[in-house]
Amino acid sequence: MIRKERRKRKEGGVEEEIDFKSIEKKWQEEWEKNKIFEVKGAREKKKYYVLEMFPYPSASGLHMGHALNYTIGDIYSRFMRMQGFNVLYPMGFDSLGLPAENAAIKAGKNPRGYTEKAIKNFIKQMKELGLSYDWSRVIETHKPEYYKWDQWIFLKMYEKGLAYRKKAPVNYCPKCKTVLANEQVHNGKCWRHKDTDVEIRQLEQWFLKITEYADELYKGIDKLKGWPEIIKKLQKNWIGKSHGTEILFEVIKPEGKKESWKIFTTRPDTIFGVTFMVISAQHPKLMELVTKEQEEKVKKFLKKIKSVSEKEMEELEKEGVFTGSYAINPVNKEKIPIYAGNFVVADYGSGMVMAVPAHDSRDWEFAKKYNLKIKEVISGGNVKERAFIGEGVLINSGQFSGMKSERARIEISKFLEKKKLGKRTTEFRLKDWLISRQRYWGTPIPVVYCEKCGVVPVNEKDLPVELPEKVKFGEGNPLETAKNWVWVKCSKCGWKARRETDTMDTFVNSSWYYLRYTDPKNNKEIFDKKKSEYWMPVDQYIGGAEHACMHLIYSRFYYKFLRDLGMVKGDEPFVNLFNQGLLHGEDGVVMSKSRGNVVLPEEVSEKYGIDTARLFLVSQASPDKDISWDENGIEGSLRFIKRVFDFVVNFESGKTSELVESKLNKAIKEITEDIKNFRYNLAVIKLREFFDNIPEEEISKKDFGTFLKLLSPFCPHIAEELWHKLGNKTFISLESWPKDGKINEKLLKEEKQIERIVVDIRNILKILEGRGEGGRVVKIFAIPSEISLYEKGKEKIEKKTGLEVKVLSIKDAKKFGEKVVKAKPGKPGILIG
RNA sequence: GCGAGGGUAGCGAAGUGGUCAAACGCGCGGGACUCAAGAUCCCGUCCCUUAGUGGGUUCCUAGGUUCGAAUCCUAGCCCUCGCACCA
Repeated sequence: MIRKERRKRKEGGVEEEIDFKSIEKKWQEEWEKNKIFEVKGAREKKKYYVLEMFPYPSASGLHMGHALNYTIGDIYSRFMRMQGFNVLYPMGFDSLGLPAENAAIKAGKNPRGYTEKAIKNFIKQMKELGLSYDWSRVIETHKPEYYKWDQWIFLKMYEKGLAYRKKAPVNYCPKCKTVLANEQVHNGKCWRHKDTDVEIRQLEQWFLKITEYADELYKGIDKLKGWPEIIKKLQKNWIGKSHGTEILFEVIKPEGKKESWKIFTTRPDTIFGVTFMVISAQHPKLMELVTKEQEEKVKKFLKKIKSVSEKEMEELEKEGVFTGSYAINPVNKEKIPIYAGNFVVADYGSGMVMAVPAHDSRDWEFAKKYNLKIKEVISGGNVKERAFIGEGVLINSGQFSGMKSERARIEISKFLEKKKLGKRTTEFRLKDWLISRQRYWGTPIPVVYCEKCGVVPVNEKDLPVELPEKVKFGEGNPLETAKNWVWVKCSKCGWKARRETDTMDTFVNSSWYYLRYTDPKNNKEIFDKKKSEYWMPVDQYIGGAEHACMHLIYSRFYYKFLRDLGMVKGDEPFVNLFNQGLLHGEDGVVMSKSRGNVVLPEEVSEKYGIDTARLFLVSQASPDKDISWDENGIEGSLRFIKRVFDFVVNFESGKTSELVESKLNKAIKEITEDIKNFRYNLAVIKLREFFDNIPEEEISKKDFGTFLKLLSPFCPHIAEELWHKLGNKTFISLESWPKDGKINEKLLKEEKQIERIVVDIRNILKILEGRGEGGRVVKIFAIPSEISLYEKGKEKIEKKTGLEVKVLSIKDAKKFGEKVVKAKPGKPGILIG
């Protein structure tokens, strides 16, 4: 019945074009008008919190790459919503930061106006993508109502001694004119200016003591069951925990003064093999160790290593120079020379290492170069050829000689502990978080410097410390140019005080924003505890892998801090993490404005409809893989959508057969699992597979509606439109997700068998055609038990092959005397004539 | 160097012990429709052979385990990403 209808239309030859634009607009307006995506903390419903990493709102707007990111989360949210969860799916903007400031300076404008315009544009574009955000919960980090709470957290950290100031060698980017965090330095270059070397400067800076949580952050990684293994590995590497022993070495300084240095080593078993010490060339106390005789040489050396460019740094040879000072090995009282070296990291351990050239390849290299003693203390290698870093038996090690190295590590540590010459410790690669930025467009650090009282934190009731509007951009820190803002009265003594003019790193803003979504408009407190307890933790976090180390560690740190403050429950903010792949342009390179290969959603939407684009983006590959934009590919998605649309336009409700019902139930079952596990690509295939079967069968309105529900997370506008075309009055977006029912496997198997015979018949026909022969009738000789099966499928076979079908028993085949008619179970004999 | 991931038909991409010559999409070829093109629909798409069959060679390379491997193990090659002298 349906087939006939379709054929008739084809004869008419008029294809109705789908007006994507007005369909999209219509439903976006309906959704908004009816506030269907706004959520309340309904306790009777189970909550589910889906979150995408919020974007920095750039003026250039969204491109297809962003569309992919958000579509992945939107599909998930829509799916979970239909599954009956109370879904929190918010969006906001990480709107403070260098790019806005730089762009605004370029345009000669204040970053605020610039940023707010960009946000407006972002929201418009996001709405056009059909994303089902709760727009009543938008947060913008540049608003004082938001960053007030950044400042509040800072004050709490200050109270607890977790925010502190210290002079430290810092990374300074001459282009950004600001200090960078370690994480923002990539291979010695600025993360934003890949061609700019980062300089080292000594400044007073604010730090957050993330290292206080280093061990917990490290240990907690294993409990993150819903996180990708790769991210967990990256974090572990980043935090870099290593066990070892801190050994006290006596250092004899030039004037003969003695000083105790804690030297960290993971190999205390090699202590008897120490033949020299190396202090980092960047160490602030280096010059204290340099004797007059060596001063010139050391200075020359420092100058030299400063001038090497980053490229050379990579294959840099170990270099150093003698400082003139000595240290005393605590176990055998040997006097050992201290060198300054370029391969020692200043802020790891104490910035000085004990060198055991026989058993460490770096030390070995250095010793060879400067002709230093190599003393073998663990047997098993050939230390004249290379360092032996493996395990073995100790030699030349006093009372420890003859002991196995693994055991010696413990015994020597114990020995040192007993003599109070050392202790076993754990070192972390993770360093405290430097948050000071000499920039305007960030959260002001809420402290003042009083001439009498020194550092005075701003009172909580005086928050927020708002960014002044009137500043001059140019060299250095713009906030210093706002004189009226800078000079205030000290809240303690009333004397003249100067505000801190540094602002906070933007990663501060993104370290807790997920909590603010739970209560975005609260102006009394950072968030209502009850509300955050209902929604937290984030059940599904979605974002790029590039944030593995910075944002995702900082957020975990903040969450733990707030927990210790009694603000939140639980130890981790994000239960499940999904890393989506990147979209590449047609040139195969990651889509980006600077590359110039962007595809704009507006343009795609105009041409194909946004649902088509959404469908295409997730059907290319598993969403965690990178994919490429492909005009041909999206045509394929368009074809599918057109077919579905077409089908509904000409829809005539029929009776769903048991076979179709089985297929539908199977589709429901599989698609549900696929979406749940982010296998969107496979879900789409199953949608297509099911739909491709319908035109040959009848289906009821209700059951076709079920198909539309399955389609709706991917193509929400089209699904909504067709749902209504079928006569439904509700929003499909709020319908409940279909439950799978009975699947008659036998029927499905039988159908496969029919399909197989159709292929067989076609093959024969083709061969016959090649010979110039043909036939109108096909005789199927089945084994007795299968006769009824083919009898049932007769009509279908006739339709598909265009031949008249006669089903006979194989026992009758002999009458035809043909050797071609052999029959096996599942493979009846065939005779075409 | 270390760590992680990966190499599947012309391309993209599923599949991770038998049901695999291997889903699906794109591309390509053929057919229907059309005056024609496009769109649409149907069929095909590793090679040879054939009345639906049978055979051969495949899932980076080379070995191995197994009754049986794209799937497991070993070695090697290549690609991508992360860390990069952390003592």
